Amino acid sequence: MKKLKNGWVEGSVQDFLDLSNADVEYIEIRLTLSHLLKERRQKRHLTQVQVATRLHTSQSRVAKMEKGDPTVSVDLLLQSLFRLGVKRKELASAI
Amino acid sequence: MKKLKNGWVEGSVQDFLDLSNADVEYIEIRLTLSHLLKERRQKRHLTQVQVATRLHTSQSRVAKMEKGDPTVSVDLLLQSLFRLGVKRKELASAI
DNA sequence: ACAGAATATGTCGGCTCTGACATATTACGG
DNA sequence: CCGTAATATGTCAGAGCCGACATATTCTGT
Repeated sequence: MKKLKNGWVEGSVQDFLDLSNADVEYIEIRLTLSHLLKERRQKRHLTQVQVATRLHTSQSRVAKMEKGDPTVSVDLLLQSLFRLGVKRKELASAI
Repeated sequence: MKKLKNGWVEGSVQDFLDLSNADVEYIEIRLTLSHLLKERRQKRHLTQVQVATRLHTSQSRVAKMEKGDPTVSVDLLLQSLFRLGVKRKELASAI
């Protein structure tokens, strides 16, 4: 929040852009995790039902996770990925 | 979920361990993000109140974010980090 | 030692996410 | 084609997260 000489506060515009960008980045990361989950499942030749059982959840929620449905949190995605054996390194390189 | 010859299903123990590990990894990543947030704020010489204003939230929630309080979601942490200008690369290297 | 600033902790009503279930749509072997 | 497995979509009650506020604790300069 640096100040400028002309009285404007740098960042009023910049922050606006940052906010938009922030939202975009957040959504992108959600989708990245979603795709990683789907990819992981398919590589292992598992059905959504099988994964759902492993994760103690339902097939419909797995479908929503893989689709990046807005009712799915990053928390759920991360926990699911870890439970499917994804490691932090893989996560980092996917991000 | 590979099968073994002796009838045991490999993974009953392995999965148990994986679940524990998954939980640990999930918690660790939460803490990593928490610390990143705090670090970011301090490097910029901002108070929690100032950050709270920027994020359109309250000081108490910022405090909880930085402490890794269990009522704080990874979603909120990520959105906050992005709004404070953290980029995906930085995130990736922090993870 | 004190005052004020900064940070931490507790609580709560409202809103969001969750697993579960029902049902619809799509994919695929025969 | 047709049956069936796989995936997708809609809905809901309960659980968990949210911002906000009050209050407590810790930190800092004097």
